[in-house]
Amino acid sequence: QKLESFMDRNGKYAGTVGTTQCLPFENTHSLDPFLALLNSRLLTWIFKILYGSLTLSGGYHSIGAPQIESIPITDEIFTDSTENKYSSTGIELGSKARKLEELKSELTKININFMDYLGTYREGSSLKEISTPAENISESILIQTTEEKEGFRINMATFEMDPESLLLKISARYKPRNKSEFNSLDQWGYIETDFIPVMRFYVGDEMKELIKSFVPAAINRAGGFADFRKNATKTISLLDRLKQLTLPKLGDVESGLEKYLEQKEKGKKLEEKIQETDHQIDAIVFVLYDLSEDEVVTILDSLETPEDEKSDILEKF
DNA sequence: CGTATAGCCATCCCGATTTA
DNA sequence: TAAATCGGGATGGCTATACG
Repeated sequence: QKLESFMDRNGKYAGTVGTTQCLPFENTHSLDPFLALLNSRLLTWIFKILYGSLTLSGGYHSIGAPQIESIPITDEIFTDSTENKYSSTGIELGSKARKLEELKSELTKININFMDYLGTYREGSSLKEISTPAENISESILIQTTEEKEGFRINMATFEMDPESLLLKISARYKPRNKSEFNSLDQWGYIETDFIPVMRFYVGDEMKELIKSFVPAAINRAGGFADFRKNATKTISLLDRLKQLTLPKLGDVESGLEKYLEQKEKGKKLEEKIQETDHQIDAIVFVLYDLSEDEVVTILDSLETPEDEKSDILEKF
């Protein structure tokens, strides 16, 4: 309906982009405002409605001139008197698009692969030696083996912090025997568990940071790295595997860890700025196209926008 | 669209280690 | 002591994704 309303108001779409005959611009004009528009959530959604697809990968869709031309471009990004100039909103969109490009290019320069910061080191303590078992771990499925769970393996680690201790939680994967009971099997027939508390560490701050960085990296690498494998066997449970995971000696990796955390923090801040700018653009575009809050919510839901991002965009709207 | 590639999984092999 | 299990590498299939 909204798409039709754009057409009704003007007899056709307010403007289109994509070919020289449609663009009232000299080549010297910046196309940044269009970059902002085309990457906005609203136009992504319109593309979805027009062409029934959000993904260009896989080889079945591509954007060519005909598709670009069919996307409605509001004339609000131009000044009233002449179409050859951007309005102040148009200029604002353009500068935000440029900023976004710069932030993204900065982000690609940051290496946040912890392995690259480790260097060579001597082995330190195993997780078993420095942890206490989480509550009820003996009743959790993590003590099971491939006798009970086919293809049983560790999937991912996450952490919870409180003032004294660090809690390690693990999610696992396995192939359920009774597949019909589960509706969310992946392409290999695996089901994923929730995060289950495994062990608690009462150690110094630096050690906590090492554990938080090293354990996920080790789980990612696996294959015998750090005396760790992620698959259970008929006699070795996932808990046994984790107990054996061996950390580096803190002293040997201290400076690498510090550099890594620095870069990670830098990356996090960049990502926040990127998201902030992205959401600002989205909000401006929604206003430009004269959408109501209800319509914005509908569109964001249709694009499966995460709740926190949704509320941030609405706040800016 | 066709092609290249990364990531994940399964399977096989064979020596080493553990279990019955 | 024989059988079972494990470790660790190699190979290969499959899907999703990147790219032109």
